[in-house]
Amino acid sequence: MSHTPGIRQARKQKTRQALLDAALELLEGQSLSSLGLREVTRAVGIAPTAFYRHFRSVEDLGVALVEEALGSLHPMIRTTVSPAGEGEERIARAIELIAGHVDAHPAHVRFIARERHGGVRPVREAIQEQLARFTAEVGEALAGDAESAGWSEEDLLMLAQLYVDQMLIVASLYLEAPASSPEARERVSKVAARQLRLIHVGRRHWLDGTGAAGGR
Amino acid sequence: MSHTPGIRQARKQKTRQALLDAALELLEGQSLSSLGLREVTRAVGIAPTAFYRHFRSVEDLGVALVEEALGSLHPMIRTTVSPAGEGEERIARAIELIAGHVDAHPAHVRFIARERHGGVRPVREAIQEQLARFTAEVGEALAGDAESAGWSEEDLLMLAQLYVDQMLIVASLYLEAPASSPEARERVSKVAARQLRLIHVGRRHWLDGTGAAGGR
DNA sequence: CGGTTGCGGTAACACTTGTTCACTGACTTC
DNA sequence: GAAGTCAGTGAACAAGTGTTACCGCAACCG
Repeated sequence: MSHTPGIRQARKQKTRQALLDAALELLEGQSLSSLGLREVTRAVGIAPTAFYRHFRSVEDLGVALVEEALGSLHPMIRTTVSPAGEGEERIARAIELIAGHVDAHPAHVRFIARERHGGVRPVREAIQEQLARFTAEVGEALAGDAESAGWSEEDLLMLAQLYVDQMLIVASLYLEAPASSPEARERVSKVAARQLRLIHVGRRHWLDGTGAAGGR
Repeated sequence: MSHTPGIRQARKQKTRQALLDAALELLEGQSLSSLGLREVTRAVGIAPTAFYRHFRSVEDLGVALVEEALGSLHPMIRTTVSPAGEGEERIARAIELIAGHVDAHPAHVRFIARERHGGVRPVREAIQEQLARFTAEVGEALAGDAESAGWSEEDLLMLAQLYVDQMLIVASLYLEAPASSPEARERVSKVAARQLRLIHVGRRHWLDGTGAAGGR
């Protein structure tokens, strides 16, 4: 009926999203710690003071950006790391996934890579928290894998951490590769595949000297 | 021959160094792209305009900082990676080296980790260049290693890259570990050692399936 | 319908910023 | 010892910054 609890909140969400988008674009050429509140509102086309209706500060906006960039990635991870398959094939799939994600959301990836060690504490911590969740999830996924039989919890987590860090490295390599040059991207893919393969080989022989005769 | 060795140039170098030191300290809490020229001169205690006698801009100072932080590290790498020894021992030595370096120059390490993907292009490129030199050097060191017999140039470089990236990851982990808590540092050391060990295992079995019977 | 909520706008505040210019005065050179 | 170099000064500039208080007006609720 006449009850429309939506139209107002919808407008608010819209300009909030506009702020996030504008900030993300501005952040392609600078770090968050130098991004100005006025700069963002100017890009959106609203008054500086309207900013406070959505975020307490630029830091706050940064934390929201972290959520936007990384929050929706968890299911993606689970559904890609979990399914079994021949090692080589899983590697190719993971790399393809990363490349596709960087292509689809380059600004988000750049933002994360930049602010992971950046100058704004709350943002840094938000990223670390999300990455910690990733490693935990990857660790769980690895635990349910046949090749992880006999692995200690500790070792599984260190391997997961290795994988997560490697993901980020590969993603930022794709960022640096000029988007126009397919051969540069191909080079990145090749090196990344080899590195993952080497890690995989290490994983297969990890328990070799511990008395446990490696299965099959 | 010149008459005076240069009490004047010495003074200049001194304030130049003071500028670098002050900037580095200020950069512990923010990124380079938000560091102001006046902020630095204020910290040193000189007039803002005097800054231009030493650097064209803050970017320029940043590039100089990269040189200061990474330039002197090349010999250190060579003398630590090259000498042979049992795998486990080399790993321990490498980790100890990194931990010691982070302890001795935390601000430098933080600066590099932060600006590696930071918002200032010339600085980013200067860092990438130095890191590329590192990988090349590590690659050469690896080439002269008995365990690298039969390895292609390409594979050696990808392994070197893996090691260099791992170094940086470990360094930044030490940074994040509270300096006051030895058990946190110990945890970092343990995980780092395991990761390097896993990479090492992968390295030993890298050529297993290629027909070359990797025997000693 | 009348009253309240709340997004966005305007004006102003007290600073801070990079850069210029002409200058001083200790060191350097002839 | 005179002449010149040049690190550092001080004032002034045109912008830029975050933040406050207040207003208007459309959307909401009873």
